[in-house]
Amino acid sequence: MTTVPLSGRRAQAARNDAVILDAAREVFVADPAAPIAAVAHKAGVGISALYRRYPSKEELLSKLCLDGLLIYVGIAEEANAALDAGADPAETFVTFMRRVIDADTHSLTQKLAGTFQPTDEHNEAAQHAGRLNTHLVERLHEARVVRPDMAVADLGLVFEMIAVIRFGDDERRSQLRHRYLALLLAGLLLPDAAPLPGPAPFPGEFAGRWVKKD
Amino acid sequence: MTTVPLSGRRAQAARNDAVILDAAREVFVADPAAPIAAVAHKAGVGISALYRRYPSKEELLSKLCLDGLLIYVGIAEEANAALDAGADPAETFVTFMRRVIDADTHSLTQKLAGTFQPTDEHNEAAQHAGRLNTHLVERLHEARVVRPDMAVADLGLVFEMIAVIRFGDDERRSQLRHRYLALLLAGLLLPDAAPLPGPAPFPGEFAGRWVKKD
DNA sequence: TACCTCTGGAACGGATCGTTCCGCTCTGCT
DNA sequence: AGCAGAGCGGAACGATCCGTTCCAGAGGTA
Repeated sequence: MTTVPLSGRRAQAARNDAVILDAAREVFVADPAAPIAAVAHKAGVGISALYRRYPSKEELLSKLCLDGLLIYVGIAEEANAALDAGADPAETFVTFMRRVIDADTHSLTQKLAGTFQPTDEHNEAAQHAGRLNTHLVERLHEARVVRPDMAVADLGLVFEMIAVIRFGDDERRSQLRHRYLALLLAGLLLPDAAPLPGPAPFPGEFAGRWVKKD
Repeated sequence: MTTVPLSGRRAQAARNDAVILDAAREVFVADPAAPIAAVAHKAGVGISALYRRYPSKEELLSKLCLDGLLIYVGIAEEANAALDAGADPAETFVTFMRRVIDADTHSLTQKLAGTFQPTDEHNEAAQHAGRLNTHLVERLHEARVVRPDMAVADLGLVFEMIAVIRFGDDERRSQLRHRYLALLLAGLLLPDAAPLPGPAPFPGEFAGRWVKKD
């Protein structure tokens, strides 16, 4: 357990840890069914370098998904903290949404869900995220900045709708996602709007996604 | 070439034509990469019944996609015709969007794009659809019912975002899709809205989707 | 009856992909 | 210097999946 900068072989190995995770994130976000060899190729390493770190593809996917979940939780916690500290609700909400879009956490969670057996860690993180979402939306309703019929589960659907935009290079994709986020927010930030049609999605309605399919 | 009702074997075969197409649509909309055996199973027929009608999987996908394109063209033509006949622009637009969502044509076109080699028929239909979209959006701008920066290509993105909703049974899915269509329309039908961020998508920006990947 | 269309589904062959394994390199220690 | 072993690249393996072909039989039709 040394904290001094490693050199030589060890340093390379330590760097590979990050390189591999980044490559895996990029590859699996683009195509959740991608072969593991594609990750190795993108990372510029051999397959052994992957299997040295993760005992199986499923473990790698599991870690990636958990990371995404935790990133989301972090962003949601900050938003809730800001609201509790008296920040402007509408502005905080918009910032929250933008940060989630930028972090692209939904490509790491909902798109990867079903490709691995969820662990307790996943379930706990997901439940925590749910509580944070509920708290956030309650605050927004109290502050009357969003349409009265906005439901907690609308958040997830909005993120998912935006995550479907997957064109061009990173910058263009980001531009387009923020464009449609703005469009959706224009529809959401209407405290006096007439109700949307149909029952809102209820929490857990989409939980089926987490069950591994095979 | 008889037009009288067929009976016996022939009738069964004729019925199978429709059964197979319906099953194929359902299966491939749910999963564009589904095996052809799944279509046969869903249709309640053997694999031979499929190959008797379509020389390959690709031909079947091609036909399905063309069907979707033509359905879309039909709906768009009706909307344009209604506008030309003096119908209320906003109402016509909303009806148009609802009908496209209900027909689920985007699951048949954008989701199937890339799984087959497009033919001239596809290209012509797609170009025709593009012209209809352009005409429609121009009318909406003339009538000042939509936000000034709404672009033609926004239509496709909206349909795609909504098509990502794929939960529960048919009825629930339809409810949710109309819910989010209403949300997006609330953001779209704002003639005086401030511009959305980022350059709007331009026509053809997503054309890469049609090239077959292998 | 003889033929022929249509069918179900087994079998085939190719492709894909997760995982294992082997031999090599290079480091850090003695 | 020399060695032990961590780390690695990538070929090879085995399993699975899937599009397509093929054949035997069922049932109309003439």
